[in-house]
Amino acid sequence: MSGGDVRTRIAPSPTGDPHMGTLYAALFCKAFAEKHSGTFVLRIEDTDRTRYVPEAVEALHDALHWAHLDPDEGPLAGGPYEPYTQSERLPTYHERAQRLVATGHAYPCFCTPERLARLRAEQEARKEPTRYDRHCLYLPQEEVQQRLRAGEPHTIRLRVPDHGPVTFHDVIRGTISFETSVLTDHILLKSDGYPTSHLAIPVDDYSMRISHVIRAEEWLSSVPYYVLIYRAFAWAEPVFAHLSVLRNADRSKMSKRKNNTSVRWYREHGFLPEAVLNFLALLGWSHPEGEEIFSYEEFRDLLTLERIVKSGPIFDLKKLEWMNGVYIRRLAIGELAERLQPFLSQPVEPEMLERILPLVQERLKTLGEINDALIPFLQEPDPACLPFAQAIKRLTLQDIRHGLELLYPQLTALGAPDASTFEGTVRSLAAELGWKAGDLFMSVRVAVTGTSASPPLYDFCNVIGWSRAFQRLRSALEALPAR
RNA sequence: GCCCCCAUCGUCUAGUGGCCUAGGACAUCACCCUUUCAAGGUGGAGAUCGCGGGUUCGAAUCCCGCUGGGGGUACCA
Repeated sequence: MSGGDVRTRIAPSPTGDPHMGTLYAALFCKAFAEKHSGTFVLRIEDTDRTRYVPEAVEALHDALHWAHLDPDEGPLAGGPYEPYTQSERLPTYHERAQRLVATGHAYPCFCTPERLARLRAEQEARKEPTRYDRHCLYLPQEEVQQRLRAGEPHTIRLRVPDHGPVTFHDVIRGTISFETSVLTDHILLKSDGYPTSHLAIPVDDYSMRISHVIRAEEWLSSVPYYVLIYRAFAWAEPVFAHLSVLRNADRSKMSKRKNNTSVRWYREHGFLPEAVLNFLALLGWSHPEGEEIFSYEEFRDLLTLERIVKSGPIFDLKKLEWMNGVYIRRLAIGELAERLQPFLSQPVEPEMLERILPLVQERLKTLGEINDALIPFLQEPDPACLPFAQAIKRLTLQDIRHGLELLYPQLTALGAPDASTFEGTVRSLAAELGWKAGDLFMSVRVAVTGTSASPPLYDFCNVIGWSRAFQRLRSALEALPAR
């Protein structure tokens, strides 16, 4: 295949928050186009007036930009096949629809939605396939012309051939065939003048010279209709590649009710776009060397349609979290600090932040977790509610106070101790008291950090400053009951 | 109901006729490291390769049937 001619696209509908499935398709489309020095196109399918949400277009651009999946051509980027928004392409669809009518591949239909609903209900009741009964195909020509002239509301329907299979090839799934007898005369042009996707998709894909239609499997059963239209116009068909759909834990199609489907959710919780992309890539494709952590560039270079998986993967948030942690740990401190900025619920001195981050970096699964991680560093713990009892089961609160009372003067005498002196002091006092060293360390930890799970104690004190640490120790032990 | 797609550990997958008494990762468990948590290291458990028939000297891998799951079935995309 000649490389420069590859053109892929995503064609989302602006109906709400950008969906992870859209990002998933965008990733494969963009990577595939880029690999072949081709072009990745964004086209907005806003032909359903009832579901249209104006802000959704901007949200979509934001989501793609966040993920570094900006389209090469699209409503914002422009391009040689403008416009890229379907509502602005109406004349094209009308012209194409008229042409299909003129060549006998389509026909006007005057049936009301009510009649169609009734028809469908009857067919369902009889457990028959729900298909249009072609009532308007058999109308006398004179009547059709007259009703058209009278301006009667109507749609344009595809005239599916009476016999024979519609066969096409999908790179991922092989040869797929539908009998025309199970197809229906789908509406191509709605009575409001807008096209349905059955018309708009093949017309636009052809007009925009899309070479590879890479998108989710949920579209597979519409392909025969596109193929029929391609053939009616004698257009060369694009290569089809249907990705499996992302699933919920119960294996149903990934949905809002059962999952976080919105790209925004992941962004706002502090998932790194590179981790999200890596994860999505791994869901639909496998690395030839079995690698799991790889960059977008590596994915793009290694991507072949043949290695795309056929079965529908369950979206496993746990694995994404793990992967996100891997990416966070790989960040240089300076960059981590920068990436954390939008997530900070309170301002932190840059210098302080850079001292804290080495201690919390490996404990973060998402950037959003930073605020909880910061609390021990920035906020004085409340001496009245320190978890001594839960953290140290072997000792009474009175014992703990006693131990800390003895430790306090020894520690303060040291000023700002070095690591081994600090450790030695705590250990020898623990030995004197007949305690396990860990219990004394834990007592100090709870007193100074306010929690039983913290970064390494010595480093922690160093970061917050020893005098502050000693103050916390003092307040904590004074709040403990004396013997 | 009808049509299409899919089917390997709980989850994501490797595997394209013999290298598979099925490999890796997440999750899980144990141990190691260790003053806690995390990270890291080691090890364990976990899949009669959905079931049944073929083809073949030999099948997770090829064929057929079944079952299961998913998607579609709109004047939605």
